Amino acid sequence: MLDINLIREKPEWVKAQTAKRNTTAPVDEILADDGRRREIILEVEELRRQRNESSKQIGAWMGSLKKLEADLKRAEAGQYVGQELAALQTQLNAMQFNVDEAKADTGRIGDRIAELDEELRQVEARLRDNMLWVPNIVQDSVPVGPDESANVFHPPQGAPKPVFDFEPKAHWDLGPALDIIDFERGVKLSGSRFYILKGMGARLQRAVIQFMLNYHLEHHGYTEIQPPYMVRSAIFEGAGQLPKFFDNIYRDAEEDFMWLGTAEIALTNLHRDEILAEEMLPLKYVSYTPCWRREKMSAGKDVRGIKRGHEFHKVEMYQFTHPDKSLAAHEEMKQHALDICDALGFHYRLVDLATGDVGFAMSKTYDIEVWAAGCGEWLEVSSISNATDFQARRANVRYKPADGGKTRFPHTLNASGLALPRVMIALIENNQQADGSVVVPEVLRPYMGGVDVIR
RNA sequence: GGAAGGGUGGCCGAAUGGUAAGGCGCUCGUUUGCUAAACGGGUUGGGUGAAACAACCCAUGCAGGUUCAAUUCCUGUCCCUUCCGCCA
Repeated sequence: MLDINLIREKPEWVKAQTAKRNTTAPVDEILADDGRRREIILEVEELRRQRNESSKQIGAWMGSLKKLEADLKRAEAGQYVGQELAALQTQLNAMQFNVDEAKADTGRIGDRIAELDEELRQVEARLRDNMLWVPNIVQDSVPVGPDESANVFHPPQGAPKPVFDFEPKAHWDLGPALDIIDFERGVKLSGSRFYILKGMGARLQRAVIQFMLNYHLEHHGYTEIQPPYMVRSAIFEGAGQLPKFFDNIYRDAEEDFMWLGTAEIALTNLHRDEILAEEMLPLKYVSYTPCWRREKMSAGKDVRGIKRGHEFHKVEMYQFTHPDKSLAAHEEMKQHALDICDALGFHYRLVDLATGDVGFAMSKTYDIEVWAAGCGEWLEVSSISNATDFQARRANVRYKPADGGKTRFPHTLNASGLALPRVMIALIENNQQADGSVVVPEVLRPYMGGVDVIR
């Protein structure tokens, strides 16, 4: 969610920024509702003030009234003469009248407040709803273009492109042949887009997970988090996944649980509704989780092999940073992901996503694609994004500046580090030998009990 | 799954319908050979407003309701604790 002040102060600029994403946002509606909202608040607060005052007065009168009643009772018991009794009765009547009048008046104020509150509720609901449709502002360094066709591809880097003196096979042939991927039994258990990793295949994936986690912990200074894999729907809202991606989320039919589509959802909300001390920043988390996605938007796409499943595994990096530090942190996280690619010996390329392709909540995104020699594709293994304060505002994560100023929103960044199925594809396809065996990269062997070749 | 109790500031904790005590911690000041102590002040978040300071409004887990007025009464809901049952 954007800062409403930005829209108030620079509506035309926000519209222009949104247009760069090849989309539109209801800026004018927001301005109108925001203005009306402030009018109502002004009036309703004045009315509340009046009601508070008047209620206080009634309270005081009620006290006097009780005292008068007590006096009257004693008088009736014969302790006062008739004249005094009458005077008391008059006083009491007057007081009662005052109270009744004030109650009626104040009641009318209450009715008016209720009316205005109702309108305020409507205006604010509409305002919030519209605000949710305004995407984050993209950074100036993001290449401008309507869609992914404008993405900027950098020259390949990393290890040289693997070359073979035989025809390299795709993982969907190599895997079953080595008996490390079993597509048929995966489908038997769970249907299409499911597979089984078996034997050295299972161990290889476990090795990669361990390796990546340890690398981020030991070399990049992250703290490991094992979050719940099923969370409440409010957590998805906080991460900006709802309502937009409702159809893509697996959820429990009876209880309010949803299964993570990425660890980012849990990590964004880790400090939900908290006020952090500035000294705590940056917070750097790394998390290994399964990820579940219905893949409704990609029905019929990438159905072959293990590239795109309903369930996959991923190591995810996440940072909460000081707003002034997020640009540097973004570059740093990109390097953290690249370090893994280098360690695993990948041939890869960096992609600067164009304004039309950068995710709704993000201000800038890099993709890393690794070359898979068998299927002959560049596979997206990581997406590295700076959400600036967009997600923090939505999840209500704030920090208190050390100088004691007003609370501010930190910036949040996320990066895959990396996505397992595509890493597995690249490892299997790029390291294959003529006999169909697969060489295990050096760095993974300690996690494989020393095994150097899967055959 | 059943039963009971509970959720109030950074922490503890009072307030049974009258407009959120008190203490601890933290912080500033005064006093003071130093420290300590004492005394005094300050000490949440959001909003409206605004040059700034005020001022005002909202917030007692959350959402509604009753009332002139709700921490207090009512309804729903979330969470925590204890006991019973079941269970890897």
